[in-house]
Amino acid sequence: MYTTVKGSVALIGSFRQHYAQVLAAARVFQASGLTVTSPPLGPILDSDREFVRFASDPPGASDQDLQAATMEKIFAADLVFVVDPDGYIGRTTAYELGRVHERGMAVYYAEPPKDLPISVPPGTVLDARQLVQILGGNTPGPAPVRRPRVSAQPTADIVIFTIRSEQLQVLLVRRGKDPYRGRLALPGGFVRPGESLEDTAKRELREETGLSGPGIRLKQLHTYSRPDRDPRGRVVSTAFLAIVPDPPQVVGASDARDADWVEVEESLWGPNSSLAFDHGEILRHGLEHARTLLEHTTVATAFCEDLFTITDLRRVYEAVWGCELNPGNFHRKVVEETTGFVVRTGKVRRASRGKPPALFRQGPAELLHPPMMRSRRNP
Amino acid sequence: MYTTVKGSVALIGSFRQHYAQVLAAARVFQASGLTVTSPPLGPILDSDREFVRFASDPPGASDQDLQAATMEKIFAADLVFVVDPDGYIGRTTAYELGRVHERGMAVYYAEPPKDLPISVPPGTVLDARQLVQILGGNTPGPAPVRRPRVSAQPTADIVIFTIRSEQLQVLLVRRGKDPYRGRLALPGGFVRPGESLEDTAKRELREETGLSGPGIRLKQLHTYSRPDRDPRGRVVSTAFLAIVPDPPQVVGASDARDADWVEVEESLWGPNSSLAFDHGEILRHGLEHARTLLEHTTVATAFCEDLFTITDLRRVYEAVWGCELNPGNFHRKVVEETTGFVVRTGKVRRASRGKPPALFRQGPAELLHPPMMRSRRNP
DNA sequence: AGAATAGTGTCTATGAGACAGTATATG
DNA sequence: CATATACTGTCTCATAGACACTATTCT
Repeated sequence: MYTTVKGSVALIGSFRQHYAQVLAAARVFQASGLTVTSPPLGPILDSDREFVRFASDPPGASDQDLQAATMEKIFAADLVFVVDPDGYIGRTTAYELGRVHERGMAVYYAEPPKDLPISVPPGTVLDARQLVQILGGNTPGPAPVRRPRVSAQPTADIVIFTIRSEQLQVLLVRRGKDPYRGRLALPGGFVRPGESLEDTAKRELREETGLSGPGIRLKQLHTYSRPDRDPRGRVVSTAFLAIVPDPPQVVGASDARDADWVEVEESLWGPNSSLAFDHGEILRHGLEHARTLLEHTTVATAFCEDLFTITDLRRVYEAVWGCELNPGNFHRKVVEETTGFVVRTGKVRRASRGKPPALFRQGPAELLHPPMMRSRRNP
Repeated sequence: MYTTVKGSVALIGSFRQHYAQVLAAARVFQASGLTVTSPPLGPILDSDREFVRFASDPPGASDQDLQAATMEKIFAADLVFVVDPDGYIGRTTAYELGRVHERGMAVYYAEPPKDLPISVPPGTVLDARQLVQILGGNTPGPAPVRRPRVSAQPTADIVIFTIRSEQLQVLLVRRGKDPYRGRLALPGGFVRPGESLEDTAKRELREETGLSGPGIRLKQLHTYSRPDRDPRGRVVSTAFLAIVPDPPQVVGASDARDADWVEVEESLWGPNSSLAFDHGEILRHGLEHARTLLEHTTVATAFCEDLFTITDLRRVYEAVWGCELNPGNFHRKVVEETTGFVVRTGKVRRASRGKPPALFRQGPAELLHPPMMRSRRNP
């Protein structure tokens, strides 16, 4: 009986010479419950060509296109198994191995590779059945078990909220590439060498909105890691929340893609509302988080310009919480000296009719004690 | 006259067959002011071996060690020039190309590569002199193709709190391996194929404490991604918080390593308190998070057995918050019917002296409205 | 009986919310 | 002037906290 194992595996090797061994190993993996992301395991055409084609490959595609597609399928797997009878590794396989190593994926070999000076860690040369045993976690015997690890591409996605025309809006980009081409998504991107997730989020925010500097507060929310959340492979996304004042220029076009502010409720529940990947879920979490942040911290001032009136601030709360607040009570609570929420500047704004409102600036406090309570009667 | 250019370049190709061409190209680069990071350009020994050695290579090193050192030198360059007369690319060069591509470095080719199905962007096939021209800015050249990404090993680390002898304690393990061998660390481990971070955290919790099932609430806290936080490489850790009832057996020995409950304040501030990696920081965040969780949610019941008294529950709050609470007021607030925090079972506990306390069970509520306020006077 | 713990009653200070009233601008 | 907006005063109700008091057990 086979062990049942979760996960996915890609097989690489010279399909032209060793396809029988590839198929045999693939069958062992599939019988154990593993998904084989590459090769397709169908019949081979033109087995006399250097670079083999499968019946399932699109007929017009170039070798380069097919190889790029194969690379994506390899990267989508949790680990790579190299089928190299007698240690033979061809040129294309060597190239694939280079990319896979550089990505830090787990690699196992059927035989010790010959004529390629790479380091093969102990315990990574084994046959398909032994690999399944290790993956299942029940290897009897003394063999030093190296637990398979997953490597992933970390990304930072940002929920950027602003308030425009008294509505809470979120910045979304329209994807120019597959997967999810044409769908709306949160701005974000891959972590680059030397960056922390926070650095990446800051960079993306600057690229998308032009905003940067110490005034911008970025808050880490949650990390999304479902193995199948991105069809390109293991992509682990950490979501950040940014809250920015009214009309930062939309710089979207810089990245050759559309970016635009969208009303939040509409983007979540309206028609055409389904976002790419799990970004709908991330946005919902971000909204809920922003609401509680406004209760417990002074971030609401980050939605406002440098100088703002108490009514400006109240409109922020009303937009985010989606309810009306009593102007008088709000005023009294916020202006309270002891909290450090806002500080009076002495200036007034002379614009509209009515008594000219006093202008305030952000106070020193970060946390609100006691919090602004959102009554459970106006959800 | 040569153009003068700043920067560095690595040359790759079959040194055994085409070393003359490599040297010629290198001389062009050096004459233009470029640094050549690889190869060393000295005399070759053993030119009959498949994998060539330079006179400057340490004599005892293995092929694998030399190749790893070469990789580092290639990565240190600003761009890579492939010396491939007649388009010939050997196995080792194909491997290097894979790693270099995956890193997103700029690559140029002396000839269009043959027998390797990779895409060669237009304008990247040129000789050394033309490349120098492009780098000097005299001729517009193609931009570097891809942005380098990072790949990382995701891990889940768990802050497991319990209350023993009226103290808040945390489960720590003593590391058996370098780095930080012998230091205390949070339990945790690498994500395995098919797992989400939550799956990994659940598995680690089960392995360390034997606890599992729907009663255990695991809460994701924060993701730590500083590039240098783990000397082994890019390890991105997501921290989880678990809160468990009194004396779960410590199963630490199962994993051939020590595991033990440690009083929290001592582990943070006492002697021998410095934890491995950034786990001290993670533990501090976890403690702060647990404190606010107790304010806003009903998790405190998770510290207790199935049936508990109001005094048991109060001791949980006192241990986590590190302060004393008024027994009478606490009782009244918690037992309030409307909150759904606890439900009366009708039973009483007959154990100690004094009036036998009523036994309660966890109520249906997850969130507390209004929250249990921790006064800012007893921090 | 006395000690110890559980649970309740009651008073006070504080703050949220409702709403009326005052201040000061524009048209 | 009317009107709109900003701000303040005041009343009510809910609740946190302090603390005394009652209830029920064990020794």
